Amino acid sequence: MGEQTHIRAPQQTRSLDKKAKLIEAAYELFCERGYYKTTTIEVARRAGLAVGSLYAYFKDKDDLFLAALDRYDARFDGIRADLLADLSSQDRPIRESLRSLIEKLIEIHKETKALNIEIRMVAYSNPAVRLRQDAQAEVVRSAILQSLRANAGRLRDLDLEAAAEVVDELMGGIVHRIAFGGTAVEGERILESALDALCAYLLPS
Amino acid sequence: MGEQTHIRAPQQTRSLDKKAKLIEAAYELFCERGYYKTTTIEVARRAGLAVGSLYAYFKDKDDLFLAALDRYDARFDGIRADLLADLSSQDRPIRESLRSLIEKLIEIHKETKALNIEIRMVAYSNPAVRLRQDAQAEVVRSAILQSLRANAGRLRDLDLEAAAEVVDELMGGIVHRIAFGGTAVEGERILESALDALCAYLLPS
Amino acid sequence: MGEQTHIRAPQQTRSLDKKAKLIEAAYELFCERGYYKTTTIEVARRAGLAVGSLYAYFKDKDDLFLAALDRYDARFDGIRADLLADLSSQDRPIRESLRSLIEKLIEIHKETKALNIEIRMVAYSNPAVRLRQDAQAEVVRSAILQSLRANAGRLRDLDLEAAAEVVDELMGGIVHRIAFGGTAVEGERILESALDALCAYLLPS
Amino acid sequence: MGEQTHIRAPQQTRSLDKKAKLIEAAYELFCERGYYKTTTIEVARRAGLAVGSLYAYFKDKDDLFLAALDRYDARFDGIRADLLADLSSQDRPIRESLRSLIEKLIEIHKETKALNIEIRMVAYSNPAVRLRQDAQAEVVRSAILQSLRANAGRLRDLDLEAAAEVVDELMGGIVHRIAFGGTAVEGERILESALDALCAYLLPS
DNA sequence: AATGAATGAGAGTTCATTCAT
DNA sequence: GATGAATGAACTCTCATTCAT
Repeated sequence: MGEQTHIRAPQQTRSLDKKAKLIEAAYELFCERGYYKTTTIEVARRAGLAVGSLYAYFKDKDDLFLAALDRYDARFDGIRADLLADLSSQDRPIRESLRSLIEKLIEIHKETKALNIEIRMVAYSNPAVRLRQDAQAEVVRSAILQSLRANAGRLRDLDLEAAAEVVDELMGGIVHRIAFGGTAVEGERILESALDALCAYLLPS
Repeated sequence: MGEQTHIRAPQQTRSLDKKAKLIEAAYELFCERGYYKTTTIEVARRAGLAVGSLYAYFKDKDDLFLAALDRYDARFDGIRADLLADLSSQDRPIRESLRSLIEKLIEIHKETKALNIEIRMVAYSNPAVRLRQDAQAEVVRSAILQSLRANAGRLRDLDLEAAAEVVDELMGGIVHRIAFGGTAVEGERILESALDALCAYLLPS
Repeated sequence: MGEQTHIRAPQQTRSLDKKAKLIEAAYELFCERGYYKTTTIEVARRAGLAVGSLYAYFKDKDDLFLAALDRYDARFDGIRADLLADLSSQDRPIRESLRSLIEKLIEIHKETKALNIEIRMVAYSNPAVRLRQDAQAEVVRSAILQSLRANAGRLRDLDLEAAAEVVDELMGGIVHRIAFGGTAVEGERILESALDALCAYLLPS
Repeated sequence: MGEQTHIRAPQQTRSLDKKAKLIEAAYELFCERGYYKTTTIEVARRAGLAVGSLYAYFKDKDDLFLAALDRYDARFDGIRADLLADLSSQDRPIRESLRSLIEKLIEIHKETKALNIEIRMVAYSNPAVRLRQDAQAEVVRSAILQSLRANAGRLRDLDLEAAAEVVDELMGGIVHRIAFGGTAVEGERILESALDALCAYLLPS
């Protein structure tokens, strides 16, 4: 009955600030400790607010998590645009374009630590998160596919749709691996090898 | 660590049975629901024991999780041996060896569902789990490296250590992707493309 | 009690309006949902004011509840006057007077739903509410007693004070029962029987 | 999912004791303070247990409340049987039977204090409680109706079903009034008058 | 050795009340 | 005067872990 506990719709600068601060705090904590080890009180405290306020902006903890995910994804939007522009401009070798793309992704990834894991984790038991995540993955996939199509002339003859999956996986995985850095081999060598693999696969021999 | 809590080192058949049952139950539940959504009581119940007994065999929930991980990894040991044998025997094309390896991995992966996610998740906040996980990853990596070295003659000239990382990542990622199946493209096409990529990368053109 | 919190004593028309609006809103919500399921924010919102303003007019939620009770009781004042006038005018049979009284009470009762229950509920844990409620009950009782005395000539020889209690209870109970309507028997039949009982009791055989 | 949090089904004496203690504690506290002012922790503490144990026996607070209601109603079952036996035995004047019935009811009522109010209160917002309460009311109503029918020969010519409602209401109300005792007039006088009213209504003049 | 009832810290969430603007 | 964002104590409920039997 009393469900319509008003979720503050921030229209004033002040509120926006607070909501942003909460998202930022949540984002950080989810990254540092993961979903289950982050408490709503901690998030509020880090944002400089009381728990009650958190619930003025977010329906519940999941809602807050979703907001943190949005913030996370937003970071990639610009990058994707760059990717397309970069690859499409024929005047730069594909390998160079890929290299700078991956380097940017690694940079972001390093900041997001646990969140990358948490996303998959929480997605597992929360349908809303899962939906959102699938949608986001689709966005990435199709951006890659679009790039491949735009460059079809310069590439081998490939099953482009399947290739987009392979490229996505290889790039994403390598980024994760280098950013998290648990490897015996230095990142630079891995990056170089990954680029070799991508080029060997994509470009005509 | 050296506390007085008696963790039973099962030497009799009976005890061994029970411990194994607990691990099996834990493994199943962690796979089905994930770490945080599995309760110790459920594990004990599924194993046909009382909670108290669980704590006779495992120090705490994390310890049980570690055991479930071991059981998980054990499944791969045989596979790795096969891989080596298979790749080393020069009479079969590398592409075919890789294909059947990946297919086996997908099969296992499908059964373990949540566990794959949980592992990374829990590893994040539990140092023991993380250590174990790193060690396990190292085992896989070096098995792959060993395979590459064994086949060096048939391969391009590569930075083998870095290549092992790339191959590990690409194979692991593709397995996950196909097993979890959230993709628009059918698994078979992805698998084919991944093999293309691997061969283009590894084999001389 | 004698604290420094300013409770506005509304002397200007504006303030009176607002206070009245708040009482009205509170009254409605308490009737709809009950005391504990009504929040002060909802009351303020329905009154078209901010929560803060509510606390300018009422010390706390209980104080607001008390005001809603007053408003509730006020509805009966006119009725009581009518009752007296009606019963005192010897030219109408007592049974008819009682019937129309009860019918009016039922009408009011139907509108107040939850409040009737809440009153007793809150009275239980709040001394101020309890006091007020006792006082109000006393008013009703003495109005009935007055009526009985005014009609003593037409009635049996009774312990009038005790009879007032019995009449009060029977009337109040029947009103509640018919208004809330959870009975198997239609209201009209119950009303008729209740009048039978009242007349058999009060009037000389 | 993890919903089947086992509600202990007490089959052993021990468990029965604990569950009974919890119900007793809940019953007392709900009577003393009402539903909303009673916390689950208090109930557990009074029963000599920890909160967690309460939730081993009861699904939630409402479930506990329902159990307290059952315990409350159980007290009346014996009484109803007596009533019927007593009224049916033609060798005792109806007035005397009614008097002793009401006296017994008052006795019980005095012990249950707030619960009587809470029942209606909680019933208001909880469908399960409401259903239960309606059913219970129906039991009482039909017991009274049965008594009336059994005594039809000794009574006036009445609409028996409606009369059952009136008798139920008058008796119940008077019991409440005398038990709670907020009246100016002594209980004995009210009881006497109520009996007068009942007899005048039911018995042939 | 095994049991499972009992524990209680700790999590998410609500809402009466305050107070800076 | 009025506002409504902010507060935080308090509540319900969960679950890893213990320990008497």
